[in-house]
Amino acid sequence: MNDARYGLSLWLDRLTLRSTLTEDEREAILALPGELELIRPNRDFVRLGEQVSRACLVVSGLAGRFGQTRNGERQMTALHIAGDMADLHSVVLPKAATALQSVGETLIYRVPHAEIHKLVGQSRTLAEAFWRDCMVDAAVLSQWALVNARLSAKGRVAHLLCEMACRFGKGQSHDGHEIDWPLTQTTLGDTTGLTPVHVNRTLRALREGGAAHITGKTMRVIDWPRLRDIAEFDARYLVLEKAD
Amino acid sequence: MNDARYGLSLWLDRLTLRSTLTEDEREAILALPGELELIRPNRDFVRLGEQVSRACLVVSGLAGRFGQTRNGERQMTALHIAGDMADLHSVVLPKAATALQSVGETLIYRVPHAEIHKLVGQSRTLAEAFWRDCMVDAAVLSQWALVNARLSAKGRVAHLLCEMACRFGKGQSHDGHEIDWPLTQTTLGDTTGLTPVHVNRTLRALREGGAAHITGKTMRVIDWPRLRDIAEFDARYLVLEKAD
DNA sequence: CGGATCCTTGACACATCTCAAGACCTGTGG
DNA sequence: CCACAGGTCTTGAGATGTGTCAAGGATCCG
Repeated sequence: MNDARYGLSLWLDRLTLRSTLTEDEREAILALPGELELIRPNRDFVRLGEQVSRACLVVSGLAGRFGQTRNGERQMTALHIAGDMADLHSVVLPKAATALQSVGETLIYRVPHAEIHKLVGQSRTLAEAFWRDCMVDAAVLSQWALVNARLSAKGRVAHLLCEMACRFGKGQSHDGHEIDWPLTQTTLGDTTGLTPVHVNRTLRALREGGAAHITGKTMRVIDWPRLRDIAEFDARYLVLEKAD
Repeated sequence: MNDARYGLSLWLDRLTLRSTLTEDEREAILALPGELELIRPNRDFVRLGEQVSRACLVVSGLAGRFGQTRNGERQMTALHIAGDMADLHSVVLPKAATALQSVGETLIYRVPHAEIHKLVGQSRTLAEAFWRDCMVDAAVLSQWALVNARLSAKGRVAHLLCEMACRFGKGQSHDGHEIDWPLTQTTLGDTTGLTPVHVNRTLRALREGGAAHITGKTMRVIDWPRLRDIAEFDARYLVLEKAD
């Protein structure tokens, strides 16, 4: 299977996690045309204010959505893993109010808005599935807003670790499980609203408290209940299973 | 004109600001059935985790969407003014991941999801308009995440003043204009992630700096360029005019 | 082997929080 | 009309979590 179709199948999995699609609709998703592009680490590949005409699917790696202050400080407003259509909202709001950067080397697949529009026209179910997926992203952001504004540094970092463990891991128990971790401490800071220096101290505290351990390019949850408690984490906002 | 239809017409104005609708579609919006409910100040009228079956349109007053930490601290993730469908996302995600409270006395109009679903089925343009409006809310939240994480207390408060001035005011020049201000300093703190005490000190600084003045139930922008500068404010994220 | 990037740690500064008390305002019941 | 209660605003003094600045160590890659 080629990379494009593999990426699309990941996205399809994500969509069917939350919406029920017919065979035709699934096929239509998998047949979406587009272009692959390999982005080197820490490159901005969608700029602020740009008029966007294609949506970016993350095939592998990690993409961050961010805003920026006048003096260049960044704040992540989303982290998109493989299978996420990072940019889906640009279909209805093509003027990018927010930019995208790669975190580590990232392979993306750019799908023209026109193609997605075509699907929206053909199937109301798909239209709703796209809308719903965008709203899950918004719910995640809403949770970040809460956590970053109200929890201590330890809570914020722990929360991000919990979230990523849930999104990366496919539902295994978390304890002791190693997962790939492309985030540098600087990126962690951009996400949690902390300085890299303080992220470092906070990670040390989590390590010494026996909650979680980040080494090199992997993250390992040592004590899930403890980490979860520090983060006040409750995975329901991620909507990782279909509602009834 | 009765309150319900008036509220719907405000919402219609909001929608047509960003999407182009036909006469039939406009009429369909204005004909939406529902129930009016007057909410007393500081009441929660949608609770966390609740299974929602009707969306809440704010007819008058102000509604806040918020999340809550374990020890009860609140963080606003949206403030909805008259004409906002505060809850539109609940049509595709009926399990409330976030709660709603009134800020000051608020009149809401509850519209059954089924009715909105019917419109989505009838018109792809409306479906897209709803999706688009939800994405504008998300863009606002994204801006809040940036501001609350990266700006000083003064910047955060100033930013909220700017935003509200733009959303309340219908595009007049801002200087010296008085606008209704139902937000208490506590609510301001819940929104900006500050304690009420520090909000108070920050408002004093803004007043003494000749930027803006809040008295009793009104807010007055004294020096718009200065306020805008303190807040690093750029109204484009609000999408108050149709994109091209 | 050299350079870039990332991580680690320490000492100190400061923005914001916490705690506490009092003033003001508004609606209510006697 | 007054007294009171509850909510809001205001201000002060001191505590603390996180930022800033600075330097050195680790790791990776060409």
